[in-house]
Amino acid sequence: MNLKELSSRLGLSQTTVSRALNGYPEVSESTRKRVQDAAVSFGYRPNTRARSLATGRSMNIGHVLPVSTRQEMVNPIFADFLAGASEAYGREGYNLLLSMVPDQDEEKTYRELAVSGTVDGVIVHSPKINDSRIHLLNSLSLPFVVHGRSSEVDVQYNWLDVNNRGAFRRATDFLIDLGHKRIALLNGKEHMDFAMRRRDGYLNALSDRGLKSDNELIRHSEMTERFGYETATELLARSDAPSAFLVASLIPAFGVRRAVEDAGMKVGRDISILVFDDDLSYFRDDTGVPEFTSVRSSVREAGLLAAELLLNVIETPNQPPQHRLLEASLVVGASTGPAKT
Amino acid sequence: MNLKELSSRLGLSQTTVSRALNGYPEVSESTRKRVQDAAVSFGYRPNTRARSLATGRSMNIGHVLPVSTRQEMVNPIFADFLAGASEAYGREGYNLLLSMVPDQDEEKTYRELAVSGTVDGVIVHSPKINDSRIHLLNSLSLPFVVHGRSSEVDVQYNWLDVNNRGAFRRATDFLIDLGHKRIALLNGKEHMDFAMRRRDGYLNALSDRGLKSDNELIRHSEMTERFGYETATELLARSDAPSAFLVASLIPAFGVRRAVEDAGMKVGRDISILVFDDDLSYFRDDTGVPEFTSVRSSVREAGLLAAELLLNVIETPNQPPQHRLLEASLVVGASTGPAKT
DNA sequence: CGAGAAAACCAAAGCGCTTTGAGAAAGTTT
DNA sequence: AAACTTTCTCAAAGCGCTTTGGTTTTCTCG
Repeated sequence: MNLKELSSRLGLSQTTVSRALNGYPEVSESTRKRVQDAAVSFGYRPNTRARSLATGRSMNIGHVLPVSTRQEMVNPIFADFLAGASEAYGREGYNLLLSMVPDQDEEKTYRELAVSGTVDGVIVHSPKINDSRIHLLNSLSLPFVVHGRSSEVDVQYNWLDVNNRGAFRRATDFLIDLGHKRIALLNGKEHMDFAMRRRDGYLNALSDRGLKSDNELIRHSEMTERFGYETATELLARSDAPSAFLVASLIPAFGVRRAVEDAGMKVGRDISILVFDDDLSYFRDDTGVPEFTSVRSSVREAGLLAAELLLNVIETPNQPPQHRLLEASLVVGASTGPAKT
Repeated sequence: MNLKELSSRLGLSQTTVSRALNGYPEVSESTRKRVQDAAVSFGYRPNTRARSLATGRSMNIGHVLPVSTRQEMVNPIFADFLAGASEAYGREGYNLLLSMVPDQDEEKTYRELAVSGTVDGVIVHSPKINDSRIHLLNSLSLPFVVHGRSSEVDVQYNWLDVNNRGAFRRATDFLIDLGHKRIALLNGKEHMDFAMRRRDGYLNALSDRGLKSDNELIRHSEMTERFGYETATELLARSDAPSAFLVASLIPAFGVRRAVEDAGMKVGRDISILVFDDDLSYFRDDTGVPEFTSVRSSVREAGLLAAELLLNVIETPNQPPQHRLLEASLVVGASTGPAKT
């Protein structure tokens, strides 16, 4: 059933039927009703391809996720982020177009999506310091919102981020208040912008409180369970082992916990762990005292808000760049305690 | 830059340029070369919307993921599955269209995707026993491949599945061989087809070896960390506590481990844990002895194969239904040991 | 060299919508 | 009742491709 057929059955022109269904005012309420009822009863849905050719809008939003080539790794936080974004798109009639590509193909993918008109906008994930994608997308004039920020970029752009620096400063302060002096930081990959901000927050807190930082205690990696386990195992074996771990994600924190227990110690008593918690649904524990003390910010919520921001940018162009900074909350759980003296 | 402009610059008709770029034989190799070079230098890419209107194919594949409404939960295994599928689509020029919708909206979503021609096919995720989507998609005549199977459905359909029954039978056998007699099963939700098959494998192994099953030891839930923790905590407190846990996913296994350790016991010595491991990239540990003994099958690989199967179904219609059964491998790790007598 | 076959190219239709620019019908004012 | 608005409806153009059904050019061979 297409427009032509539907309108001939109704004895109306395609124009009128189209307008009736799309809510234009030039059609009487009585015929609108008639048209709508007929559309429902015949199960008519406008053909997406024809519609978007006519309107010039694809009604697709692109998400290009980097997949580490060697390891074929894909960060599970994306699942929750996409769930949030998808909710926003669904409400507004947009679809989510997902491309998971090896890092080195990213630029090509963005270029193709833009030039072929496959998407009306994109969300930029995992920005690096001075990320080249921002200039690229500007030059392609494809609307975009960055999830995170990119330092050292000399142009304005739309972004939504968590206050990573603030969160890690608070987290570090909290551990220092408990008497910890040697605090390990298990951070994301070094060239990631968020990792840099987190490290800054951590370093600032240390220096403000008169503590020396130790580069040996700062580690950067993909946020895997194994990274947490191996790093903590190594650090705990040292004579100058840290008494607390500040971990950038729940997943490596599981590894740290495993290492602590393997070493015959108890989390929260012998060793403190404080994590940045993206509030992933499958790891959530909202009953009683949480296992881990954390600075927490829902990545699903971030996805929802970033998507809404992008749709807003698309639908009302020529606005000044939009920003949104989310604050993380510090939630005390069972994994932290006073440093042993 | 569109076709019209490109062809006028070349002094050729749109027909010839289109054919040159799409590899049709009716054009001389010399002009083909000339056209291709011009396309590259002008950065020409055919407009996706116009192309798919003309061809009648959207070149999109839909993935409709259910999101539990109340908890807004999204299973992280989807991230790896989608990474695999996306790889296949990228190779063949398809795009992945992702919809994450509350369970009750699923049917509506499929119907819309089909009728509006937004996708050329779909992958059906998380099939239930006697899943209504199979009949629905057949009646919409939208090509699809089910990841998993749906028992009690009386028609043929394309599917790709892991041998869940076999895997859980082997896993249970393995634990019985170690002397375990009370084995808890932490399984997926009861109406899920895969959960039923896994339970069957487990029950068959028990009865074949002359062991009684105990319904108290069989639990069904969403595969969260918390489910593992709470269930194991409760079961371990009993006088007739199990000595082994068979857990349907790595994530609740983390919870079980936590419960075991909270109870002052040691995994692999006091309590055995055997998991079904989807080989998620962020939890992978391929160095040395794995933490958990597991039956393992890569969900990323499943995504890749399911996508390839679907593209094959789309491109050569009227084939008999295609099936593919993957075997899981039993990998011995550190979490299992002989039952204490 | 000329006729027929093969190779290379083209004009125009069509995919199914939205939207422009107009016309007919109904309602309102003088 | 005529003139003017307002409301409702429509025919046709256009979105940018692919593809059908030619036509023109080049090649082959008696």
